[in-house]
Amino acid sequence: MARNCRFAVAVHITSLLGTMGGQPCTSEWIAGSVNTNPVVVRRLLSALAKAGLVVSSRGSNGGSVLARPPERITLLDIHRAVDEDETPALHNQPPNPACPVGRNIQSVLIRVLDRAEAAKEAVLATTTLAEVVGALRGAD
Amino acid sequence: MARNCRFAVAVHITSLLGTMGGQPCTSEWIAGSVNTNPVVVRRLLSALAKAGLVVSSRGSNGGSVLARPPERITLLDIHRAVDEDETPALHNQPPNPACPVGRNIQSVLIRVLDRAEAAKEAVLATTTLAEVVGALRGAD
DNA sequence: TAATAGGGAACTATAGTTGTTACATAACCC
DNA sequence: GGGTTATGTAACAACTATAGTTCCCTATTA
Repeated sequence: MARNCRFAVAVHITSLLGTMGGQPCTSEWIAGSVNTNPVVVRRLLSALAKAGLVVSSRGSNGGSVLARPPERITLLDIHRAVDEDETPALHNQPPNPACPVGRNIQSVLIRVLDRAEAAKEAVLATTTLAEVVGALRGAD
Repeated sequence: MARNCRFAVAVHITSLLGTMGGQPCTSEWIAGSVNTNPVVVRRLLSALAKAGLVVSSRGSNGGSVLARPPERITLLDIHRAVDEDETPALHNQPPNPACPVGRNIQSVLIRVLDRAEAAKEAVLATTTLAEVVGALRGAD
């Protein structure tokens, strides 16, 4: 399968918007930088718009801009916008309820996996889009 | 796709071994608790054995046991044993190198994603298999 | 009114994962 | 030694999440 790269592409897209300083970008232009299809970009822009991170407008001179300054957008905001419904990866088939381990393993796992995911999200929350844009500018 | 549940099943398997106190368990018996095929269990046992977490033996009276006490096995050990080659989820197609953002976004993303993954692993490292087994015993 | 750009449905291609069968190999017991 | 039991692993099928693509509709602006 193609791996889930929505978060990576969404950070790419919002970084582009962040570097353009309010100038609307079309999905076709963004797709040229991401190296993918404009519809893929629009799908992610749609999710970002639902989360209130970007605003899109149609017609000529249309395109997308950030809904607020990049200092006030964290990578966690972006992650939640495009991978909102991720649940902990448990068994595909329910374990055997007649076994003491099978009966309880999932609730124990959920507790640990939720803590692990929270730690990951805490890191993403400490990085703003402005910092990413700054790092991109400093990289050349 | 069927979701990756290797970690969940591997914790299930090692928890079973941990509750059996050194008594060898067959892949068929384990599969009955996990509710899957014995070959799926053997595949994971093979990965756990390569990581030095379990020891398997063939023949009658054969089966698998933990290679060391559950107090000295962390969930991070198990995670690395069965999901060893996970890399950060970046773009499937390389971004446009002619664009300043496309040229540098991946190296910036890798830095952040590696930090986020390290935070997640730190949580898994703080939980031992013995604690999981204890929680399972206390759950009924 | 024509041109431009997003919104989104519908479909295909790809690939990771599990589940399954089959068979070889090793260990144990009689 | 021969039969039994269990692992090791290759090979294959089924499933499904994801990306990529085509197509058409709608909204906006010149």
